[in-house]
Amino acid sequence: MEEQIKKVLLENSQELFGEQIEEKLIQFQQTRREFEGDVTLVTFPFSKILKSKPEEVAGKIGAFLKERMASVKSYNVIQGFLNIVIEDDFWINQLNGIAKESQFGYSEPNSKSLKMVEYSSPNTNKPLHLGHLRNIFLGYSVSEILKANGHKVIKTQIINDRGIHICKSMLAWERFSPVNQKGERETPQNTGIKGDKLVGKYYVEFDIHFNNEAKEIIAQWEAGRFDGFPKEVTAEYQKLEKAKAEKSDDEKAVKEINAKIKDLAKNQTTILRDAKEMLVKWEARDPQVYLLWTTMNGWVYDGFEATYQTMEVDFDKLYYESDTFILGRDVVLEGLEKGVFYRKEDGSVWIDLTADGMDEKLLLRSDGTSVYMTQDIGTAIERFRDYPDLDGIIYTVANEQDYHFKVLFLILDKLGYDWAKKCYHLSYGMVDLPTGRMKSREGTVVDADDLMAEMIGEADKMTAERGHLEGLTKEQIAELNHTIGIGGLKYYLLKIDPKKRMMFNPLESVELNGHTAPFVQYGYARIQSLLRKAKSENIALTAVTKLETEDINLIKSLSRFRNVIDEAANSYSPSLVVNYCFELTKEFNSYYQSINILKEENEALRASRLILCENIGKVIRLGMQLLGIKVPERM
RNA sequence: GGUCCCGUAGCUCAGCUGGAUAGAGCAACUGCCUUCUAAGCAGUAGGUCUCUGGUUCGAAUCCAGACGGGAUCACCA
Repeated sequence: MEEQIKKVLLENSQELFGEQIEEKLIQFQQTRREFEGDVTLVTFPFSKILKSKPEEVAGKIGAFLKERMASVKSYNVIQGFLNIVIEDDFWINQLNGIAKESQFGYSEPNSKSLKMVEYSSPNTNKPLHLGHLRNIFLGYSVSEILKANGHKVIKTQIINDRGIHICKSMLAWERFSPVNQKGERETPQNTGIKGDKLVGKYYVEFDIHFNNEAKEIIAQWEAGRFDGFPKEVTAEYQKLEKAKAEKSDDEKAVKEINAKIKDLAKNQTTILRDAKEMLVKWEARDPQVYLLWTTMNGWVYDGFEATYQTMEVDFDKLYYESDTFILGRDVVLEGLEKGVFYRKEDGSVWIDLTADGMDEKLLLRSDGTSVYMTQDIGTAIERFRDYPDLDGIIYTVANEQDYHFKVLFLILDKLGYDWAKKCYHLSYGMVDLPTGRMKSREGTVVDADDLMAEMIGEADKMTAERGHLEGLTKEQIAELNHTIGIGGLKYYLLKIDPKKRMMFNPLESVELNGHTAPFVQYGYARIQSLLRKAKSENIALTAVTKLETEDINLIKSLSRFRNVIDEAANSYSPSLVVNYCFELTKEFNSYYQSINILKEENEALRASRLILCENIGKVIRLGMQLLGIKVPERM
């Protein structure tokens, strides 16, 4: 509608304004509820060029539109705002159009370019936690939104399956895992512990032994025993001790020095040396180490897979760091020849980004090995090779890595890859607990599996208390609780603008009233209940013929859906979809409370309203689908 | 210290391509189930949009500065 009005104004600009006006002067906004009208034109910009009062201009435009456009029913002017009222028939036609499209609001599938969305990308030494949940739900939802917007999408993740961290778990398992009567060490099979949790347990176990050993070393040093330690280390320690004594009144400085001493001691532990040795063996493909590595990673993948299934998310393509960590090296060496990078005397390779307002960044260590940045360069290039028609990668990664991605994209650009500017860092804020930031050392990490189980449990309680469960089997009830619990969690994490840091309040997150998934799901279930009854009463839902103001207001809301998807896709922001679903449902609930639908005596109106409800339900379902949230037929 | 992000009701958040009287949810208080699912609806109360300047007919929104919070600046990932 707005487009039509804009067109008419532009085409008749000479006649109306005496000159050709710029398109951007035509500004629409939603008509505020307290005024009559469907579309509002802001007329201040015109009054400026016409040098007359906004009210006069508004009146002139209003009269003109009413005369020229059949679908303009009337208009009113309030303080320079032209509120335009559209004919009911226009809206009735809109609804009939919406009803015909089973995927209303979505664009033609695969009508736009191919995008890759990366999300999750966990380490294989720790189970997934709350931070991953925000990441995963976001990445999945953005993928669905891009698809609905017409893009072809590849969901991917890079699995951080190699490095010192996984060696730590491996070593701890080999060394500290108890042996049962059959002579086996702990496995997911013989303990019943989920694979990722078991490996995580040994990562923690490593850390305990690691810290203890470091403490013992410090105790030895403090007692003045330095036999068996390299001279440099002894010297460094003594230097630090001396510095500490000098700054004994500066608490902060002492703390810093103590941390340095601890790092120094940690580097002298045999357990770390052994883990590093294991990494060297892994890189040399030592068969025994490799077997242990594949076994333990296998456990982790089984564990992650179970978690992803509970989350109802998936991936189209996996990248493993063990395959990609060597990539990028050659590219960096090429870049070195081209002069993009430079080499320091010790052999390390760097890029100088100071001209771009950034620092110098290391790309290859002096021993020739890669760092994270090098790998990311390689992986990005690999992906564009794997998918030649790829039109950009969206990296779902927390905002602590804003700088990293800024540098990555800049380097790719400097290397001459023109697709670099199509890469986007979907940066999201940290999830805080009421007690502050999650810290693994303080045991405040919220485990993903535990949290999901808790949400489902809470849904279970509420469903038993107030659900409409007549005729549902146990399995169906379990499915319903899953839908409500997981839906609630997704909704809670997605409703906030991704860019912003958010507070996760465990008590509030299991809440099922207000701005929550169950609120929306309940609205949907109510609609389905109406439709079931209509069906059992054999009411034919053929076409929309007659509607009243209250109904038409809802059609206006429905017709916004396509724009919401566009905006959400352009800004990679599922929260826009969440808020839309909430507002639509709220509007429906209010309508439902005050209007007769099934009980409406006028048959044409009753059928029209049922079709309206059916389509509200459809849009709620399609909207929630973009968030990865299911809707129940009854609850 | 440099760079980046954030600051809106008691709490959690919308609104930010400048436009009408700044909105929701939670918490508090009042009503509404013999009537289509009360996980709901209607209402009351709650604001110096951190502060100070600037641009503008018009600023929560744009610009500058201050204050407060966070992130980041590793031969870690």
